[in-house]
Amino acid sequence: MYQAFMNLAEDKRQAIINAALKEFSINHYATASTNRIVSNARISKGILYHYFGSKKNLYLFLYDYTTTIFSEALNRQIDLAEPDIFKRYQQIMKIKVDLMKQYHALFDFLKKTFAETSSEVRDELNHYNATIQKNAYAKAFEGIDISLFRENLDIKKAIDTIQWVTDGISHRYEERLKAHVDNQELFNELIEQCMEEASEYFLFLKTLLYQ
Amino acid sequence: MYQAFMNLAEDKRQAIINAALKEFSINHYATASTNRIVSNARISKGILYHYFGSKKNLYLFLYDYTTTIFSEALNRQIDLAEPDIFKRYQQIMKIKVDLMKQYHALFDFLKKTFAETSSEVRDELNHYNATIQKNAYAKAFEGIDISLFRENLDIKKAIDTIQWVTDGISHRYEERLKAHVDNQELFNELIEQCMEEASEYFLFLKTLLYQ
DNA sequence: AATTACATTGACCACAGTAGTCAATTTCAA
DNA sequence: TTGAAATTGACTACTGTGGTCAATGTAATT
Repeated sequence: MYQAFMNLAEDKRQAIINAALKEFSINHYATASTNRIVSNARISKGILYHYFGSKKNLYLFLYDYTTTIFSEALNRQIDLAEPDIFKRYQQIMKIKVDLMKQYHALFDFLKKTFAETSSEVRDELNHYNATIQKNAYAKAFEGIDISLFRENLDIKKAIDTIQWVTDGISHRYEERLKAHVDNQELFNELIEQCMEEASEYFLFLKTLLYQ
Repeated sequence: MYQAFMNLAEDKRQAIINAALKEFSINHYATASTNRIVSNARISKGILYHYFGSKKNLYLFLYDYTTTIFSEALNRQIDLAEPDIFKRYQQIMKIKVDLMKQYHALFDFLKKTFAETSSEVRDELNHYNATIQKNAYAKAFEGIDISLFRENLDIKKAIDTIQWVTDGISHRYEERLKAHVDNQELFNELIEQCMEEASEYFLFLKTLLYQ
C-alpha cells in the first residue's frame, strides 16, 4: 500500500509528510485542508489523491507512519541495561529531538491524535493507540532501579515529578523551536540548549531524590 | 459598550459566554463558527450580532471579560501576607477551579489566545497580554519567603519544579473534567480530588525543598 | 386600546473554501 | 518512437461562512 508514494525521492516524500503533519497538528481532522497541504508541499492536488486516495487514508497513513517510527526508535535506541531513570529520560529526549529534526511537527501531530474526536477516524486511531504506542512507551522504562532513590521516598510521586519537569522544559522550548523550524542551524542550537537545560534540572532533582 | 448584552438575565448571558468560550477554545479564531455558537447557546443569529456587531468584537469582548475577571479574582483573593509558596499555589488553584465552575472553558480559551495568530485579532490581543495578565500573575507571587527553602538550594529550579508539578496535576484532571462538564456533581467532586491530590504532592515537595 | 421602542427571530445572501475528479500534459525508460 | 506511468490544475458539486434585514414578539407608556 502507498507503494508509489514510498518509491518517491526521499526529500519529496518528506516534504509531503511534513506539510501534512503540520496541517493536521494545527487543525483537527475535519478542518484540516488538503488544499493547504498540497500548496505547502508544492505538489498538485491530483498527485496527493493518486498516492493516498482520500484525506482519511492520508491521515491514517500518517498515524501509522509516525507511531511506527517512534516506537521503533524507542525499541532500537533505548538501553534497557541503564538503570538510572534520569539517563533513561535523557535517552528518550534524544530520540525525540532527533526525530523532530526530520519531522518538526511529529509530536504535535501525535498529541493532536489523542484529542481527535472526528467520527470518521476516531475508531481506527483507538485501535492503534491501545496497542503500539503505550507498549513502546512503557517498555522504555523497563528495568529502572528504584533502589537508587532515597529511602522512604514516595517513588510514584518522584517519578511523576521527573516526568513533569521534563515536560516543563520541553514546553519552555516548544514555542521558540516552532518559531525557527526554517532555520536549521538555530533549530539545532535550541535543541542543544534544551538538552543542556534538562541535564541541569536532572542534576538538581538527583540531589533531592537519590541517596 | 455591550450594554444590551450585559443587561441580560444572568443565566442567559452565561449560556452565551460559555458557548462562545467553548467554540473559541476548541477552534482558533478563523475556524471558530458563530453558527455553532448561536446553536449551542440556543439563541438566534441576529441577536448575537445585535449584541456584539461582529465575530471580532465578540472575540475581543470575551478576551477582555475573561482576563478581567481572572486578574480581579487574583487581586481580590490572593493573601499577600502568606509567605509559603505552596499555600500561595493552593490559593491560585482555588481561584481557578472556582472560576471554572462557572466558565468551564475559561482557561482553555485563555491558553488558546496565547497561540492565536490570526492577523485580524493578534495585535489587539498583544496589547492586553503585555499589561493586565502578566502583572496580575506576577503579583500573585509577591512576598514569597524564600528563606523557607533549604540552604544552598537552587531557588529558581525549585520554583519551576513546583510550577510544573502543579501543571502536571492539572493536566491529569483536565481530560476527565472536560468529559463531565454537564454533570455538576461529578465535576465538583473531580475538582475536590484534584485539590486533594495537589496537597499530597505539595507535602511531598515540601519535605524535599523546605528546611 | 393605541402607540412606541426595543428584543428577537431565522430565512436569506454573496462568497469562500471544501474533498475529490479527470482530461490533458509531461516524463522517461524501453 | 512508443507506451505507460507520473503529474498537473482547472473544474465540480457542495457545505458552511459571517453578516443582514424584514418581520414578528414583547412590554411598558400614554
